[in-house]
Amino acid sequence: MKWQELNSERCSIARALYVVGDRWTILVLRECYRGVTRFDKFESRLKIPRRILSERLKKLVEEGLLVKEQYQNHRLRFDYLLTDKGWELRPVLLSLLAWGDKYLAEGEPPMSLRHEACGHVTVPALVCSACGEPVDPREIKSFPTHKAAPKTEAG
Amino acid sequence: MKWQELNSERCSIARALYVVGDRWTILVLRECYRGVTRFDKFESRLKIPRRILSERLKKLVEEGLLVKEQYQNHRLRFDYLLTDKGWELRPVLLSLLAWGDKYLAEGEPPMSLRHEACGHVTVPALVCSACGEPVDPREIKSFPTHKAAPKTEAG
DNA sequence: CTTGTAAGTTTTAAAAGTGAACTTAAAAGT
DNA sequence: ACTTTTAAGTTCACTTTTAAAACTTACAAG
Repeated sequence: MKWQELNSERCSIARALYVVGDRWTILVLRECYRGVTRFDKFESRLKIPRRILSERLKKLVEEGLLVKEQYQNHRLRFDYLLTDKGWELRPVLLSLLAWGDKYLAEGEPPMSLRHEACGHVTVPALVCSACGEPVDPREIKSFPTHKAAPKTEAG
Repeated sequence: MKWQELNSERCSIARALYVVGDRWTILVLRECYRGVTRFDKFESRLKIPRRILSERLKKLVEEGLLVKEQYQNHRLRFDYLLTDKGWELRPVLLSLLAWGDKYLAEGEPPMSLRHEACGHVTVPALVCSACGEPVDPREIKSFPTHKAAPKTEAG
């Protein structure tokens, strides 16, 4: 399977991977969430080859996660700004962070999160939209949308 | 930056990407969550090159997300089974699924999720561990763990 | 003793990534 | 007026990774 083909799969995970399924793209988004908006800042913080950075930013703009805005109209300088679509991918990174903090960090994780709305340090976690209870990953079953009787199929 | 180096970064996102930061690994995990446990099943469902599958399974075992168990002791046949560490990565895939369903699906998503604990169809979402409210991705700020005064730094 | 199946490994070609040097365009220094 | 600097890329030569197909090993059944 070629990577182009991912984009035409039915599964939303496969389609999402077509857009953000490589490491550099995720790291670029991480920097976006940290407030980075400019080419040279991405470059110096990530030590990413310029060609790769250029490609990834272009793709993120094409896919609508970022918009490119000239911020001084007499100079060729640009801001890459998150759209709603870009912001809404953040739960993926937050989940990845929580997992990494739990299983991969040596000692205490270097960064903590605060929920600005309530002012407290937070570790966001998934809850069920129906019952509001925390989700145990073993207790989620996926099934074809239009068939009442689910097998052991997938999300 | 080489990919090996990701593993020695402080950031848990970078470290997590070292383990699961490529598309095939995510797709292999997707199949695990769907109940797939055997080499040939992964192969036929994903149309993944055998060498890549072999490598990815090996890495997932090394990193402790899967365990390899011989299930007939007189034949060389194996089950790849999720560990807790593997199961707990599922929120990442569930978040990716939710995002893909919202922004990339054509019409209705092909798969739905049910929360076995409550019996209802569900779209898991992040809530704040402190206040219990749904998390707006723009309202999470990250800051260095041991410094009281956070800048615009990052999760 | 040939065929089938599970779980790989090897091989070769194509694609993607890397690092350094080059480009463009305007602005600021001397 | 010229040189340097900064931002944002692009181009080029080289290395690594991936893809698709063929080959291997181990055992079992017919």
